[in-house]
Amino acid sequence: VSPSKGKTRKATSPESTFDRIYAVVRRIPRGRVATYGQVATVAGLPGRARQVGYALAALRSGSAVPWHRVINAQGRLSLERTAPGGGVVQRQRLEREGVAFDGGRISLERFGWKPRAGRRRRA
DNA sequence: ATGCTGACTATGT
DNA sequence: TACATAGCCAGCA
Repeated sequence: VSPSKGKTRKATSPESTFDRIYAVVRRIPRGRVATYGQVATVAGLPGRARQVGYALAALRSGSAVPWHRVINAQGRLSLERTAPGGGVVQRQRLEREGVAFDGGRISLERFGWKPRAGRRRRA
């Protein structure tokens, strides 16, 4: 929604890497969580989990991206490591959606997001 | 253009 | 379990 913003991106990609990541994170359903690596893979950026973290770090409050649904591969909140207290907010948001913390950890088996690649309609 | 830094992950010690 | 290492990309001075 910023029509007058110069686009110095690659002509090959209509959107920046970060935008692709945000698009995927936005698809994570409520009450579910995804790991950085998973988001990267779904976004078509396999092996770039780190970039996902950087993309989320670049987010600003008010964004429509459910960043709190992205956790690390250990089922923990990476945000807590960098932003003291920030992890508390993330945890509360998740618990409010029904995501349970077991020993400070989230069970990816139970709450992990299982995206469907081609999602066929009714078999 | 170069160098630093930063919400990751898998692997090895 | 904890620490170190390598791979990855974007934004800023």
